[in-house]
This record gives sequence, C-alpha cells and structure tokens, in this order.
Amino acid sequence: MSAVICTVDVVLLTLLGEELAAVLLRREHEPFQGALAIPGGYVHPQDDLCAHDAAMRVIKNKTGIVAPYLEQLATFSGATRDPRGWSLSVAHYALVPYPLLAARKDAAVHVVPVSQLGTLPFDHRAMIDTALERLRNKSQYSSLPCFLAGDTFTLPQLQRLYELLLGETLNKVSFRRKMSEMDILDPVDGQFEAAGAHRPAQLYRLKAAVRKTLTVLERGL
Amino acid sequence: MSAVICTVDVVLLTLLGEELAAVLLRREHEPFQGALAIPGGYVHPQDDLCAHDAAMRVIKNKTGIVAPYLEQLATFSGATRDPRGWSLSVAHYALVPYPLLAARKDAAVHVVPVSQLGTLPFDHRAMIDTALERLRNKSQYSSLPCFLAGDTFTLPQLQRLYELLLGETLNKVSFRRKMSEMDILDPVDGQFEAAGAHRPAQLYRLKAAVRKTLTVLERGL
DNA sequence: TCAATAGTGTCTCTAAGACATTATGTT
DNA sequence: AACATAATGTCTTAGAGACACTATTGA
Repeated sequence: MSAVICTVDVVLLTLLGEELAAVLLRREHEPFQGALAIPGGYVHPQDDLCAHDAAMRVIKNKTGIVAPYLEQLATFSGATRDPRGWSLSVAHYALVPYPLLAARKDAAVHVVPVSQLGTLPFDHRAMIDTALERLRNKSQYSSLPCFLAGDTFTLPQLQRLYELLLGETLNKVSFRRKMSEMDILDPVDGQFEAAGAHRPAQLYRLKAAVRKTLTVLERGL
Repeated sequence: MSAVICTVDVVLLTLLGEELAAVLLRREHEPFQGALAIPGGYVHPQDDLCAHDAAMRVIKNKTGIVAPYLEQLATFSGATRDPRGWSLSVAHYALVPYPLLAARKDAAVHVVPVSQLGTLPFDHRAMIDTALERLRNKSQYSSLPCFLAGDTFTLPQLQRLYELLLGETLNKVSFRRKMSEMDILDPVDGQFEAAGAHRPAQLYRLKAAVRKTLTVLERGL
C-alpha cells in the first residue's frame, strides 16, 4: 500500500487541415524533460473535485482553452510506465476545433498530425491510439465528429470529416438522411462560397440544445 | 499533491436463474464495516503489475474464482466518495457463469439480483449502473452475453439471455442468422432435453479460439 | 454556356422481421 | 396421435446505396 503516483493525461485532438492532429507540449520537468508529450499532471486533491476536473484544469493551464468535449478514456497503470515508480494515470481525450486552439496557442504548444508522431514518453502513444480508436468507433454512430468542426460548416465539409475519421467514403444521400435523422443541425442564413465556380453550400451550426451533448444513432453511420 | 487513496472495485455479474445478479461481500473493515459492498481493495504496488491485475487478485482472493471476462469500466474519483479522503477507484466489471461462482461460494459471498440491490456504500451503485449500461450496450453488437452462459447452452437459451439483457424480444430467425454470422459456436454432439414434451434443442459451446475474445458484429443485434 | 459542386428524387438491392412449415422429442 | 418447442424456408418490408437529374454559382 505504498504511495501510488496519481496523474491525469489528456489526448487533445483537433483537425489540422485535412488531418487529425494531437496537441503535444515540451516537458518542463523530469522525467523526459524536454521531450514532447501529451498534456498531463498530478491530480491535486486540494484543488480538483475529481479526475475530470483535474483534466479540465490541465487543459486550461497548459493550452489556455476550455475544451468543448472532454471524456474519460481509460486508466493506464503499472510499475513500469513511469520511471519514478508505480503510477496510475486517468487518461482523457478532448476534441477542439483548430481555430480555438490557434487563438490561444503559444510557442510551447505543438499540434502534430497523428500520422507524424515521433516516439513519445510514458505510454502516451498507447493513450493516443486508444483515443483514436474511441473517436473512430463513436464516429460510426454519433455526432462526435461535430466537436472537431468549427462553429459553422457545410454538409460536404462534415461528410469529408466523417470520411476522414472512418477511413472510407460515404454515400451522400445516406449521410444526409442520417444527419437529418439526428436532428442536430440548424441552417445558417447566408450561404457559403470560397470554393469557386459552383453552387455554394448551405452553412449549418449545431443546434443550441445539443451543443454540449452527444447524439447517438439507432443503427449507425 | 497529498496522497490519493488508490483502489480497485469489481462489479461481478452473473446470471441467477432468469435475472442478472451482482456479487456483494460484507465489509470486514471501516468505513462501512458490516455493510454489503462490491469486491474491492487497495492497489498493491508491490504485488500488482497494473490495475487489471489488482482486480484479478481481488476477485480471486474474495471469491476464489478466475473470472472468464474482466474489463476495465471507468475510474471514479473525488473528494467525497470515500470518507477517508480524496480517493480514486479503477472500477472493473467481470462476467461469470453462476455455476463457477456456486462451486466456490462461501457464506460471505452474496449474489443479489440487480433489481433488489439495497443502498450500497461509496459510489458502488453508480459503478453497478455503469457496468449494466456497458453490458447492455455491448450486448447489442457482440458476443459478450456468452460469458454469462455456462459451458454449454442451446440457442433458445442464448436468445433468452440476450433478450433479458436487451429488455426486448428478438426475432428468432434474425438472431440465429447473427449468431451464425459471428461464427463463434460449435455444436456439441448429443442433444438437450429437460424441457419436456417437445423436440430437444442442439447444445453449443463457444469455439476454443473465441473462448477469451469478444466477437463484434458489423451491424448489430 | 460551360464547368463544377450542392442538393434531391428515385430505383435497386440487401438485410431484418413476420409468418409458415417441417422436425423431433415426450406423454 | 397429440402437443410442444426446435429449426428452417420464404415472403414482406424497411433501410442503405447507386444513379441520375436539377440547382446555383463563377469563369
């Protein structure tokens, strides 16, 4: 019953261009001082009401943002994952639209495409892999990807986002049927252009009532 | 950064007759000495390789069995869940066929139908509720319920088990199509009777290759 | 007017469920 | 033989995907 090192870690994911990316920070302290790692820190029993609050605090302190979506992922523990001794980390994952991150981003914050992650300290790689698996799984039957989209977006953009996450192309008609079935989008008056010589797409935003909720489909996709 | 109380708890579920039941133990120590609670205990950094091992040890020590299915559920933490102070418990859930439990069961082990749970200490009720939700959810698209069935079982029995977990009746033809699709069952030579004046049902057992794995369906149910 | 993508109508095909029929045991 | 449930064949229906056609912009 000797002391256990209790920490939280956060896999902070965002959409960078056409790729999923994770937020990494350069570690200020040992172990692995100077290495890039995902945000994390000790649980502060005197400050944190629970591990979820600890994760929110870590995100806020290290990146300056309040993540629109934050969920517990899994707890990683063991004698060998941290050179300091037997440790336990409650891993979380958060989804953030990139503009939110860019607005607050200082030099210490690195946004690295998940396809280009180098070697990471601790079991951070396993945490990221688990987060990606969870995200991809939930993308099959929920509105989760919407938390990666910006404030407003078009249906073609949203479909490309789902396709990116699921790694397969989707049927346009079916995709729109499903979005309509979820009933989470409000059209925004005024159209969308930028894309050039073709019909502009309707802009949508998440309905206020579901801005903080996850909507789930009965039969997926 | 003061010390955090680190524990594991296990929601041990079994099928008691036609009902889901949880294993409760009478607590030997304070807090809540004498109350019925789910099995749990401190993480032992010197003995346990990780929290999963701690959960296996707790099950083994307190009930004498090795659970065929054990999975991490979620971590419950906070300042108020344990009167001793800020604590963190990695909750797991395990599925056990009742005969395995009955063979080892001593007087301290109580198997209580989930519909008849009284007030439980800590946040054990929330853990059980979370475990039930997870079990019901995974029953929609996986072979998870098979871990509650005995060594051998018939398809009508298995269907009744799925229906119990899902809380709805299932189409017999569809159910059998899905089981066949999962390709996890081996017929056992020799039939099944007991049920009386009608055609006996074929006995099945889980294929050896799948005895420790979870098989997942593409499109659920 | 052409090119390009958005948006929608409609047909096809697959899969789930309903129903019916056959199979096989006990009484 | 009667009955009860197992097991399976087959039809119906619902939903997903393919395809095509219309809409709307800039060049």
